[in-house]
Amino acid sequence: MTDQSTETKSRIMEVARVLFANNGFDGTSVREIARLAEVNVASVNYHFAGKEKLFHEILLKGHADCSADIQSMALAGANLEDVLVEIFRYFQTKSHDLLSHFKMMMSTDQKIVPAGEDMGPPGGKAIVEIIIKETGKNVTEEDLHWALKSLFSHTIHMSLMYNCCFKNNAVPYSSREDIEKGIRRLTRIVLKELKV
Amino acid sequence: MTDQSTETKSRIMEVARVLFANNGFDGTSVREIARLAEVNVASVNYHFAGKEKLFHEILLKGHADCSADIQSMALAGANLEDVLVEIFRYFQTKSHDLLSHFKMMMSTDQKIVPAGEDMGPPGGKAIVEIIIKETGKNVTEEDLHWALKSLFSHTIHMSLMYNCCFKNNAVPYSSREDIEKGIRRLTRIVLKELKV
DNA sequence: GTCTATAAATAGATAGAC
DNA sequence: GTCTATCTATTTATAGAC
Repeated sequence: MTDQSTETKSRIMEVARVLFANNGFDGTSVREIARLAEVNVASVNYHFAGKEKLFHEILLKGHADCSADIQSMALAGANLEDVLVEIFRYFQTKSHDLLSHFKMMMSTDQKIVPAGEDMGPPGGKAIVEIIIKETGKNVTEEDLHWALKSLFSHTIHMSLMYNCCFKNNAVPYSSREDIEKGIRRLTRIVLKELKV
Repeated sequence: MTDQSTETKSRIMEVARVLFANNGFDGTSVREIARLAEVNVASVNYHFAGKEKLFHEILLKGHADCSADIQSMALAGANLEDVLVEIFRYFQTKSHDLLSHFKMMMSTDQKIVPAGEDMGPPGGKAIVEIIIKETGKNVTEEDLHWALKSLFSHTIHMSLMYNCCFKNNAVPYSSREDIEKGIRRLTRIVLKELKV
């Protein structure tokens, strides 16, 4: 593969990622991707085997990138509270990716999101490690799964809501500061529950 | 408006709701709606002012219906644990509506989801009433918002995940029973936190 | 109000020259 | 690998008869 080919391929992926995020799969045309990426229409079908394969490849890459980011946040963070707040802030800076990823996951179209592929909580293992570090080794696997799901679902859901319907609305106790306070408070009581 | 007209209009809405839920806005054609609703293609544009207005009307109706359903569950339920589990089960039976509604909310296309419209947690007020009933009158407004958001976000997020990517995958501790146990456990510690 | 017919635009994909 | 040109199919929307 030549340098020009690699460059063309990655430029298509970058542009398509943004367009899919904003307009969905059906709302994005290959022609628009080609126009904004400044490549020829035919090259999209040349480098990827059609529009769906392109979409799928972007989805997998997005999940892998997010997992890596969260893993390094988890390794560098001081404690679980801080890490979860940092993840919440991270999703603010990646709101388009986050929203597009969930829209893709929520697509019931199995041809686009193949069953069986790893689409679980990104960086989940690294977060579980922190929980173990903060609660001791005596927690059961069931406890760990419950804590991970409880904390991650809240963090993710608040990230999603904060970036769509609640973003421009004046909802009480839904400012960025209030959400972060809420994440911290929830983290504390979940960890406390695991210690008893 | 004649009886035939009312019938045609509601049949269009019912069919379109299912199609939008399954295939999204762009993935649904007016022709398909008309075909399945057994009405003429032109009548969709006659009864609604175009495809977008139809979509919008369905979105508002879905939120109102869901609010009413949750409100009656909240009024009839014995306690908060039971009500939240019941809401989780309710969303299993309405998975298409749930997914479509969130995909709509997560759409950044302002022409479809107008800013400023009430798209907050459906039945939120009724759930807050239960929390007050179970914790006493001394909880602050901030406490109530935190508890509502913590519990609702988990319930909703688990409902969403259980109906898409995790549905057919064998994820440990993610069966319907495990999720319900998790919701109950989280509810108990949140209520306990509000009582101290 | 409902129908047929059609306008006008756009889509994904590919063949074949270079 | 990239280009132009084009095929085939589908879309939303509307005009006009009934």
